[in-house]
Amino acid sequence: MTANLTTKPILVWFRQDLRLRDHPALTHAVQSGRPVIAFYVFDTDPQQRPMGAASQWWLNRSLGSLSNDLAALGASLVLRKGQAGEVVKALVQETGAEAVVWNRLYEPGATARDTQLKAALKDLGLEVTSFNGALLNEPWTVATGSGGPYKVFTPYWRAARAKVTATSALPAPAQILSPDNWPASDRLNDWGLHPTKPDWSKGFDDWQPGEAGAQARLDDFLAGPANAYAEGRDQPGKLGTSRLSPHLHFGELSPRQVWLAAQMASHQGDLDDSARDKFLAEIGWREFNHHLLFHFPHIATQNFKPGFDGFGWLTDETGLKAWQAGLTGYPMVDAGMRELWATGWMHNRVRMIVASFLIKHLLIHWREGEAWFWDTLLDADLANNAAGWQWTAGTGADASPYFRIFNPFSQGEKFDPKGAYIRRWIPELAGLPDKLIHRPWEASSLELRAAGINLGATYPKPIIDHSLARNRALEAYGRLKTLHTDEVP
DNA sequence: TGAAATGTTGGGGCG
DNA sequence: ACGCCCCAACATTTC
Repeated sequence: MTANLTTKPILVWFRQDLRLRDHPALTHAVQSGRPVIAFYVFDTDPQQRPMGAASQWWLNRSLGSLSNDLAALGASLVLRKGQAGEVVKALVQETGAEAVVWNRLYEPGATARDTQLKAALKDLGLEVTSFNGALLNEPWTVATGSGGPYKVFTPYWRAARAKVTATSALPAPAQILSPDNWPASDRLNDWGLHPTKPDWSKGFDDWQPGEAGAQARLDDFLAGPANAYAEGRDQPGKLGTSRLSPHLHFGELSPRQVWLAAQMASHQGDLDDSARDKFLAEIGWREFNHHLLFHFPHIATQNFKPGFDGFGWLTDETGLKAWQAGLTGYPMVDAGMRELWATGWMHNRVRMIVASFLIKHLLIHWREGEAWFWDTLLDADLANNAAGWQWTAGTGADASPYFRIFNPFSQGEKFDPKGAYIRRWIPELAGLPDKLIHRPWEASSLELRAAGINLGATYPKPIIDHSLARNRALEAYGRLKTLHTDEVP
């Protein structure tokens, strides 16, 4: 379908909303009756944090998928690379567009850029409208009784979930009016987002980026693992979680769609109410993290609690490398780090364990862990990543108390009692019996030999003794507490 | 969404 | 039958 020559186009800027369904900006554009030009900008603005390598892999596939879905409606996805604000202005010039729409982001760099851009475009006489496509509740719509932002999850979520009123999601457009002329587009392959030399993404094949893959995963989850979510979600050896995080980060699915699908499943009797609520609480954590990042933008890089600024984090390049490589000698930690490297994802229970280990056993700054996750996670998300790390470090809002130090082998025994997760990711330990697989250093030389293990050679000895590390962390955090209270009159 | 140390209780072995 | 000890199991406190 082509447009009336006299109608000027409307630009739809796709960002972290790579879908056609429940896309308020796209729906608005289609309903405006104008020809629609959809575009994506690979941002090279030095002010913005560059996307990590794993995320770029996902982006590549997701853009391909979105592009195909648009093509099926006779539309295109225009691809551009450059400083996002400048690219948008250039596209307005080239196309003679009279309107621009997008769905909002909540990260400090993005909000600043969008605010400026919106003002600049309005000055040029354009109609610019932004929408909520990424959250159940936008950060400024949820406030405590005294009017401030929440800093504790439980009361936040109690208030926020009561405000969710969605009863339906927007359908994908049935048709999209095209402009007479399409602006030039880069070729996706020329962006070089897929890794080569070497291609380390072979283990990513279980993922299906794009809207169809996101929908399929949601449906499969609600029909299966969701029903045993309370127990299943904590067992990394099983597929007990939704694994929707990368789909949600890239907006191939909206949290509203997830919310509605879960409600629907429980209304139809396919999903227990308590399982539903436990699952939706995880969507709640995502909401809470975005709420925090919006109201306290410094948490992306700085301690939420400034009292921790004087903490004596260690510089331990060797420890950091061992952690990254999955060679700490603690099977649960190493399995998690290897799962991350191989698949671009890590089970949530294990994320807490590896984070606790880096911060509290090795006393390495949470920022180092945050940066590694940013580069290697397919679901890397500024709000979730920073808030998650600060939660573990105890520096965040509603954070884990300083004395909560995970014991990697007792966590393993509790949540992976059969060692399924360890055997999958650390095959060199597979021959150990269940009761030793989380603590190979306690195996006798006979047991090690029977399992084909040469501790210190085929698998490392623990890089630090657990009990020693625990006491060292308690002492370090305790010192900080003393220091801190001394400052208070 | 913790772990470890310390305290308490009660059953059973034993003189 | 009784008191004593041991210790597992559970509860509470502390970090």
